[in-house]
Amino acid sequence: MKYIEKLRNSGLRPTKQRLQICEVLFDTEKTFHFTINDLAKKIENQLNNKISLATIYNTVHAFEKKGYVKQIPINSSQTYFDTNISDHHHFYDLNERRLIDLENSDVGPIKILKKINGKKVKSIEVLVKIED
Amino acid sequence: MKYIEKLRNSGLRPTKQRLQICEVLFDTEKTFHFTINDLAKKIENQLNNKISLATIYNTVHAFEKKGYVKQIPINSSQTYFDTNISDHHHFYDLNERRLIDLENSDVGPIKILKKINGKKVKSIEVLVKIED
DNA sequence: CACTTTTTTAGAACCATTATAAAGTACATT
DNA sequence: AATGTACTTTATAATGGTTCTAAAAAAGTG
Repeated sequence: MKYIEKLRNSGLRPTKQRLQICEVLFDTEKTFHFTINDLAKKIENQLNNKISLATIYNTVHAFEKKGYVKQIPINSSQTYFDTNISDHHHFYDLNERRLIDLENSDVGPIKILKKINGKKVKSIEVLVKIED
Repeated sequence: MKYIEKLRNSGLRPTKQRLQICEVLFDTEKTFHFTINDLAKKIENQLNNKISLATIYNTVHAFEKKGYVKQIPINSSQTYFDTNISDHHHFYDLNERRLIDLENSDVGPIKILKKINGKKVKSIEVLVKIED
């Protein structure tokens, strides 16, 4: 299994549940956006298997801490995650309530001219809201 | 009262509660960021008066719809609003969990090169996460 | 004033997320 | 393989921000 090492290297024991979540998240051609609920459903359908919600929350948060998924900053009742961990941005379609990737190369270079004393920039995220 | 007209013009009856919320939100030198709870506390302290939480929610959402306050897109358990409705951005200090305004002039021009068919851009918001 | 519509309100309901604590699993050591 | 320990999973309860409800109050209209 290709994910066993990945998990071990990050100090996470390769449990059955974590490996299955890896499969669902990373064994895909394309990256995607998801909420915890989306993921839970996907696991049930795709693996014909149920993993406790608490475990899914724990695992996704562990993966986020390790940088395997990213949280998308957006106001919504649910938290959105992204399996695309490259430096990129998002469109948010207000009508269809849908996120669309916006690659870094599709956004001109962003220069932050203001500096905050003693702080360093960790990330720059752009959200472009669109509508009909 | 200077807010009576403002409210009437937007089809909102100028009730005592709405006028008081206007005072707290807009009778200040500087703009500020707030959560509903922040605002509720501020009303109690500043006006020595209690307005029902439901009313505060209703009013802030009504004001948002009218464009008098803006929601700040950020992942947090509470929704953040901004009385600064100018086109601008934010730093988010991860250590102190605090928002700091980032004026448009402090960010280089942003060009979105990708277009989505039949959709127009409503807003472009940048969130710069900073840490120690 | 009489009447209609909007607004406020306290409290209940909702629901995403987090906490709990008991049972299960991984793994190093022997 | 057996043992011990730390980590993980799980069902369920708890939490807490937000929304709903329906009755009372206030605003606007003629």
